[in-house]
Amino acid sequence: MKHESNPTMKDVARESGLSLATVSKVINGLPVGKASRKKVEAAIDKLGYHVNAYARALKSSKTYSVALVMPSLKHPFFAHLTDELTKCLTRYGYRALLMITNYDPEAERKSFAMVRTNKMDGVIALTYSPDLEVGESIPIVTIDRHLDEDIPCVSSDNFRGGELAAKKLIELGCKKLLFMRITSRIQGEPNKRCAGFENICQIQNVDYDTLLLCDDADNLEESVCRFLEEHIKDGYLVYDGIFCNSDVLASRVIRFLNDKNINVPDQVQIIGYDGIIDRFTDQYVCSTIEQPLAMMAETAVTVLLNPTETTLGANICLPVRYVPGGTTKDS
Amino acid sequence: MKHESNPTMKDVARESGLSLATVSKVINGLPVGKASRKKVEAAIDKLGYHVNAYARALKSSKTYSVALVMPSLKHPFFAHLTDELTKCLTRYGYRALLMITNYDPEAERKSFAMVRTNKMDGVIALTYSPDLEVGESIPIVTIDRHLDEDIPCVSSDNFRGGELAAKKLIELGCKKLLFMRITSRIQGEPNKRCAGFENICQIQNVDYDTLLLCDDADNLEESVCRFLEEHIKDGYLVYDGIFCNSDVLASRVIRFLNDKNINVPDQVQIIGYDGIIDRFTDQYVCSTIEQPLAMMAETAVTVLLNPTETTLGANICLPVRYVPGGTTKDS
DNA sequence: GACGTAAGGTGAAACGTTTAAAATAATTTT
DNA sequence: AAAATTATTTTAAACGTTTCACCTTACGTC
Repeated sequence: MKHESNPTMKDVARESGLSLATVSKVINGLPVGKASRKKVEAAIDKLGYHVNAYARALKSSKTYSVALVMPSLKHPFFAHLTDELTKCLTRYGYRALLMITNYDPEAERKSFAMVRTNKMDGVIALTYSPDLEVGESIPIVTIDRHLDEDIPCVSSDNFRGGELAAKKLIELGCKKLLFMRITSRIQGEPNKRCAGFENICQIQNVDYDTLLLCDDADNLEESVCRFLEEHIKDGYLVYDGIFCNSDVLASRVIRFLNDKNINVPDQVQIIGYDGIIDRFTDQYVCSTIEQPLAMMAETAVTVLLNPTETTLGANICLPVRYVPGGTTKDS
Repeated sequence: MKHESNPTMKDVARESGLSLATVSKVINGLPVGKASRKKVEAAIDKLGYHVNAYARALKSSKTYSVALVMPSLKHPFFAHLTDELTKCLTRYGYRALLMITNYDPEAERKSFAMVRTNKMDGVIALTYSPDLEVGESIPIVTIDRHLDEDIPCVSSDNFRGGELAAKKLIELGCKKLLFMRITSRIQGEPNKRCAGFENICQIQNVDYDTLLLCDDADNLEESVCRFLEEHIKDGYLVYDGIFCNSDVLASRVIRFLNDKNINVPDQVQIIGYDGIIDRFTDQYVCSTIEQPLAMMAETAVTVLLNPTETTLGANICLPVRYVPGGTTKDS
């Protein structure tokens, strides 16, 4: 009677006096005689048997695991998204393998390689490399970035988000708008926010500028400040409404304006993007365009697990909404 | 020439004209004749072969994967910790399987079951259930909670953290201190913060109270406010120094005091615990006792992967430090 | 030149499942 | 009661590795 190593199906078969195949059927819920089922179940209980996922995966080439490729969990948007994705996968009986790339193309490449090695059932990726080679037959869903013609991409409705922000700022009385974003090497979905914003400004004939910041993290702070500094005339910022590409960026801008004693929202109104709730205060960090995080996770997972003609290569835009958060006059 | 399915070692063997065993040796870096090695490598390249992790795991019962059992990623402490743990595991050649439990004992139990099913090489867990049954032979490391005599636990030096906070508040002139924490059903390491705090107060003979809040999330906000409300006399809080069990709690307290026009830090000084940097402002959220997150992750991983006599059941406390963050008079 | 000895290679049996096809048992039908 | 049908169970061959025990070589030795 071996006791140290885990019991296998063979042990269960011996214990219950039935064959391996019958045991397998019981475990997989396939039709089996009532008496046999009872016996097998009793044996499983007695032995404390647990199916070996690796053996099963090897035989059936179904691993029930999905890779989550994320740049970082230090940014709340990624953390919240990963939280939702993981819970969603668990709900569907899948395991989540987490890979943190730190925005590093080499790490992203390695992650994709590992996905192949592990014969995973799929990948949900938020990547930054401009030239990612995707493995052959493994289903992929990307977030916020349309990688390839055959790969579905889930994102919030960035264009509409840009429109909403511009509309709201104009509605609240702004006369000269600014759109600030961080340039990125890749052509991702979030870039459409700018187009939406510009679209409304042009239609409504409102004066606006757009600022593209270099995405070198070290200089970001400095770039933001220098630009704003240069656009202060007589203690007033020349813009009275700013739409920032993310809540993080908005926060930096707000901090800068506070330091300069420029009042938000009285002198300048600010709208961010993401809709992250700050865990420290349980409030929105600023007025913002909120992305439907849970819905995006649910969609990414279901599209990954049930690919159809329709979803193949589709660009799935989920609805956004504007929420006031103290940095606009409507809050 | 099959093309659709992935090539196997057998294909490589055929291509290189060598045996399966030799191919295996090349792949695993075992001694093999120079010429053969070259041939095999060429074949691998040509075929684009990748080892099948599941077959390997089945045979060698080494899975190179570790489960990360976390309550949530919406709290920055957990998110940052998970970020560090995942990167650390990757560095050591391990994969991280993420499980989010939502503080639910049933989910925690299921996670542990899955760990057994997947024959994983180990678990790093931050759990809340009072009575977790741990699987037999699988290595576990817990964080912030000593589960069992045989299981090492990694935490920050909570006792010392409590002492540091009390010392600092007293040094900064506080006369009547308060320690606020959320009760938890389990006896975790963080509970020692209170003991450390009380220890210093008693030694230095300073007046203090401790408040235990019910950990029912819905009422938390209310409980905090009610308690503070009751302790305001003539527009002044009866305490002039508060040590909060976490930065999150500290933030709520600060918000409440702001609303009541009680100045922080002039009238009340506040110290939190964790040392999370807010991504929105890139600053500490309050004066706080900082936990060495990266070090905790590194330690948890190395202890998990290289268990020794010494680490078995050890309680590993890593050093904390006090950092000013605007809510004490030294900032 | 026969021999011992490494060093390099190979064959084949696992690892713990799934699953088709075959065998057996139980039930109906005539 | 035998034949036909159906329900249930079993046999055995995979899945893609690793690894142990064994077989070849080739080479230096006496």
